[in-house]
Amino acid sequence: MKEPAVSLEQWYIFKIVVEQGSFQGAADYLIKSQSSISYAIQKLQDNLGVRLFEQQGRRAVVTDMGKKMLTQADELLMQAASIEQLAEEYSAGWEPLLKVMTTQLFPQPLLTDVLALFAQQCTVTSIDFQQGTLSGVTDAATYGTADLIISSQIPTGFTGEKLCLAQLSRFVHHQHPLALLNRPLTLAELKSHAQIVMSDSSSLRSVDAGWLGSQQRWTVNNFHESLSLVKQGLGHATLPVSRIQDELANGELVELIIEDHVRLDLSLYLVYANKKTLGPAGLLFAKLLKQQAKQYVIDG
Amino acid sequence: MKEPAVSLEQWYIFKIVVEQGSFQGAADYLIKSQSSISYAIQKLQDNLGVRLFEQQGRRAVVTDMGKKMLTQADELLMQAASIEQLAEEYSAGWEPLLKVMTTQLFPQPLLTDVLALFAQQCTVTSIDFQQGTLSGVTDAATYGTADLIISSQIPTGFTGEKLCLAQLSRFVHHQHPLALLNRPLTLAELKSHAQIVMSDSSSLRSVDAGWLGSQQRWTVNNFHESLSLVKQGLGHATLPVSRIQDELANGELVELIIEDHVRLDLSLYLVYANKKTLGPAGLLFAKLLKQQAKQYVIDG
DNA sequence: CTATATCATCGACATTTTAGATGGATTAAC
DNA sequence: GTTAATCCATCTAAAATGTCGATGATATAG
Repeated sequence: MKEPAVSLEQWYIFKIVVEQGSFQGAADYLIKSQSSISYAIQKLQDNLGVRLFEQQGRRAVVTDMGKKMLTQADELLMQAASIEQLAEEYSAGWEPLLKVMTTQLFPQPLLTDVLALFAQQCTVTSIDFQQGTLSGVTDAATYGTADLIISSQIPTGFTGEKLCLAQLSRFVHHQHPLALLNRPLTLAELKSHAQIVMSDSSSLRSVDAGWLGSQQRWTVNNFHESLSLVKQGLGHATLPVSRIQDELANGELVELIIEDHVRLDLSLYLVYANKKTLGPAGLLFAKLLKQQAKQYVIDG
Repeated sequence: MKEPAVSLEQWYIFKIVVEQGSFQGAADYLIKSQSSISYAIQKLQDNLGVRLFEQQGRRAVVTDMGKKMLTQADELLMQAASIEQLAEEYSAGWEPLLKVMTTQLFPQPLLTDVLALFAQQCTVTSIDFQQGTLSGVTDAATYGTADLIISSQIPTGFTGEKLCLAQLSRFVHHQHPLALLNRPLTLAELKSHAQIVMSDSSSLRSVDAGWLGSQQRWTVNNFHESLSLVKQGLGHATLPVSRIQDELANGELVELIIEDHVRLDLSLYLVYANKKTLGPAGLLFAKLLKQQAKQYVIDG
């Protein structure tokens, strides 16, 4: 791409001249001398090699070409204004990018609600959204790869606020042998069937939550894989209740009731990687998160 | 909209600096001194109130904000280039607007074919396309409201080239009494039924082609109205065969055969309002028109 | 016909941009 | 570890560019 021959200011003056209907009018509007306008338009036409105005009597009137170019120029100016607007918001402290990391336990609908609300109130900040399991999430805090972290544990040295509960329970496909028994089970019965386990996303540590020591074990590294295997009837898995509402409703999956066990309530915390340097977008996101999470607990 | 604070040149230099990876590199690329680049970026940042580069060691690296603004700036520069491209084509003689007027007898598919081909070869010229009847069309030539005219007659003093034939015939709804007779008719029989006539679009003259002097007469001013009335069984009308192919195929309309009469072949001519001042877009359009019309006659 | 308005053009002046030189800081080479 | 090279900021003088006010030509309104 080569350097533009015509400046934004020239387009701007052109626009004003057309709007005001005369060079003199534009000069008054722009608080410049008429000769300046004349000079600018002259140069604009020279640069373009196109006549934009025609002398009709004592006034200058835009040509057909001028009209067409004006509509284009208008768009150009709008876009220029929009970049400067963007800069203004950055300048006011809004960060260009907010990195958010969550556990896969985090209820999806809550997240989409927050994102929708956020988008309404902040258009300049992109959100880099990542999901990880267990220690991968907490590492994000320590290594600064995220600004906000939603995790079931607060890494040492960080402050966190309780957000909501993630209910976990064990599920199988409705045609799985364990489901067909149709009665409360013992842990021993569970162990005799394959278990699907979400492995840790962090390469540093290795914590596999909920591991029972079943005979057969399938390990996956994200929620969707886990769900997919359970749906194929390959085993039982511990899954967040909030994320399989649909499958429970249509009967595809069934919850396993285990003697003397209830659903596991895991608290999810909002952790700030660095609360002091968090910009307005981060604060807004955190505010919305807390606000919606509260509502969410009541609903679900 | 207020005047842009940042010039295109500043955005351009910004882009080149990022591309080249250094101020010095940009200076070499742009054949300017390094201090000029430094000055330009300095001013850009001042105008925006945003830091675009961060000093890392001895190099300057773009900030997150800088990256985001760069993508916007890129679009801006593209758009600026596109306007200048437009100007270049105008400058090479391509007209911004081509006014074409045609008879309503003109076959629609031929027109759309030509428009499609035209759009491929010329993006800068808009086409102002109008349809009129009879004298309205020829008036367009004399009064200069059109550059190209497609008409069944060549106005005196103008040159025209034969384009194609428009076949006219009489049609009625398939349940119309005249259709139910199912045999060749006489003109007298036609006269005893209502006729739908296309009136003249010109206010100056009044020529109603094909008027038989039927007892009842419906007058409309465009083809679509006429067709609509015929479809409602309100009478018979003279219509261009090429534009009611669908209705004939599905049996909705039927052609009236009249003793000793055949379909009326009307020649359509391409008339130049002013062949000397016609620009390349006009010539291209005319060329495509003639080329496609030739093909069309063979097909239909 | 006269007064007024519009735009082009010209020379003087003001502002902005540029180049070249210098210096500080960092990295690469030896 | 010393030296050389690279990079960017800053300064000043010169060049380029934009601005102003005046003047003139032409067209419109009264």
